[in-house]
Amino acid sequence: MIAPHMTEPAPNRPRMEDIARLAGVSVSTVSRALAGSPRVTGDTRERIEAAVRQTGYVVNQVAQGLRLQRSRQLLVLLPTIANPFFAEVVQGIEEAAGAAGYGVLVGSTEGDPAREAVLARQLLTGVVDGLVLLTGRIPAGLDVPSLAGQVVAVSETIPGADLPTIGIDNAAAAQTAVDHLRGLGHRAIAHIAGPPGNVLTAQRIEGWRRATGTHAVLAFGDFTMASGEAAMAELLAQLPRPTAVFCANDEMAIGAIKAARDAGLRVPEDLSVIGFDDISFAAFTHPPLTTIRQPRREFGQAAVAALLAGQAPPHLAYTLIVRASTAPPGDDTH
Amino acid sequence: MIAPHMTEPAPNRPRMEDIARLAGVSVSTVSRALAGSPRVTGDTRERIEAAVRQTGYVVNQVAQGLRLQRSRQLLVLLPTIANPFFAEVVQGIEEAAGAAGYGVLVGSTEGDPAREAVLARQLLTGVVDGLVLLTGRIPAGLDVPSLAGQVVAVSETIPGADLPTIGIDNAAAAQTAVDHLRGLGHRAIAHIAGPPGNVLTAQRIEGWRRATGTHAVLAFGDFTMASGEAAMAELLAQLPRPTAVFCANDEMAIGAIKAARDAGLRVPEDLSVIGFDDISFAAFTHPPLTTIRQPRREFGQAAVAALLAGQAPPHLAYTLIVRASTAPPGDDTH
DNA sequence: TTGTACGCGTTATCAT
DNA sequence: ATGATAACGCGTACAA
Repeated sequence: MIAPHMTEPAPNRPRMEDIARLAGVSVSTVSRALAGSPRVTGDTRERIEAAVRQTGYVVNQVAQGLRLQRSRQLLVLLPTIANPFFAEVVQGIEEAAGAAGYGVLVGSTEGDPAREAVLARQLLTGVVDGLVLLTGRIPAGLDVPSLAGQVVAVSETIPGADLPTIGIDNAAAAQTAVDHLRGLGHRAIAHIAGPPGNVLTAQRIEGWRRATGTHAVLAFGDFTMASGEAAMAELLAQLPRPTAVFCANDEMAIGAIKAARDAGLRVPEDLSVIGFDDISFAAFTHPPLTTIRQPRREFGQAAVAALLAGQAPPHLAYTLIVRASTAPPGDDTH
Repeated sequence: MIAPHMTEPAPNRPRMEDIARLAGVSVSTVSRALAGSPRVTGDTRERIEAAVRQTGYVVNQVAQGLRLQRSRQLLVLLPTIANPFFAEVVQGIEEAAGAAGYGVLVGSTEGDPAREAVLARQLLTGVVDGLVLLTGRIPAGLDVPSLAGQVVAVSETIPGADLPTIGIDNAAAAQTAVDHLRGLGHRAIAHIAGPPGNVLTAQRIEGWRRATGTHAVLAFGDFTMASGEAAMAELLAQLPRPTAVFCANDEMAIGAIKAARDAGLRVPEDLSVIGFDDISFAAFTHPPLTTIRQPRREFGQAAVAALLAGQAPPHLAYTLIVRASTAPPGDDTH
């Protein structure tokens, strides 16, 4: 089946000039009327509004953007739309931006630096007024110092970049997670970390080390469920076997639980598992996942505040959410 | 902390005129050189390229868009970025669009018609060249007939709209799911449907009915895990209790499994559960979820093909993925 | 209160 | 091979 398609010339849309002719006024009057200027008479305004309704006219945002040198659009850059962690951050951004009269567009980079650069160019180029980075790094070709106030980082601090950054104290949160396990009596507490080189990875390892000492064992994943499963299998092969594991995000924790079960272990009786983020799926695992909640919606709201008002808050508050995947070691009362 | 922010005037970016002056040529020549025209001498071209590197110049896409009357951007509209189902569709779109030289922006509508309308206006207004609708409805203010070839629907057919549509045969797929349960020996097969009024809901109910007859029981959810949990609790209160349940998506199936377990039932020994979509979490539930896989990446690719070439394929192929959440009724061998 | 004229940054046409 | 000029659609300073 062949149909008309996008590459054909678009039908001619009405311009402001058409409205002006229909209403019997000049384009400047139409422009003023549409902008809500008080300097336009009841009668003239009504004729203009009638013409707009009749034609279905909407202003051309491209021309308007060129003239005003701003678009009232924000662009959110994230590594992958597939990670539910980002969803609620975006919702927070949309709420706050919408309230301030800004639209929100999302760009998924799939970890591809080239795609990042192309999307970031949208900022340089006037398509969007501000950029929210959830990617943990500065897109190539972006000169941050000269873009002060137009870019903000969320969740991950970007090393070496002097950017307003929204997030929690990741090391402290990791320490809180491990302290919860220690409070239950665990001493052999392993860690499934994010990918090496990632800032969050380092911060969460740091907190885990502070709470456990240096003799505990560690495996690296890449924040996916499959990588968590593989890392857990690896840890279980080591002796002495850990009685608890702290995972750097919930998805890896979900993978870890699967690996433990496949190895014949019960969670939490034989192995306690704690995650990080509190994504929506965490409450529906079996057993439900103990985790650290990040205030994702607030992340988004704070990011917009930083962009619009230059207000960068200190660390936001995290919360330990205790569910059923953690218990004292060797606990058979479950 | 107060810092410079977005609402302040942006620093002046270099324009094509600046490059022209630096290279000692006219703007037309710069434009041609940047467009890769063969009509530009080696020496001139080199001076221009040097000036571009030196200044970090990038073309202003807004001005370019105004002049060319196209942006080489696609906009994907989806109900919520929080549903992992959409993620892989977007990835497919990005792949295919990128290969054709188009960028992809995503707009999350949060089910809000006003937000839908605002985002859709981006199309009318020249900010994007094409629109991919994953929302199951036409945004207000969009006159589809006049936009033929610029809009395509994915996953859900939009009733009454003559749009190219990408998706599977949902009724047939639902029937396949239920037939799998019947093949295992189940006869009391309940259904947890999507929200009433939704097209997918109707199509999947239709397939379920075709396979079960009309006497089976039904509960409605809204595609969230919590709604699946509530619906399952509702179904379990009825007599005779179903031995299997077909859920209209994986997230409701995950909720259903939780409700069953909380009611003291074992899955699949006491209750078989089958989902729909095969989101990434489906392989990591306990037990792993039997489901219908939709070729989401192909959805995205096909959507771009429809936009760029006017090619709308017939239904795409779905696959039954058998995991461990389904078994013969009363099966205690697991 | 309303209209005229210019400029936002780019590309295409035409002339050289 | 390169330059001058008009036009894309809109907002606003200025004039009336």
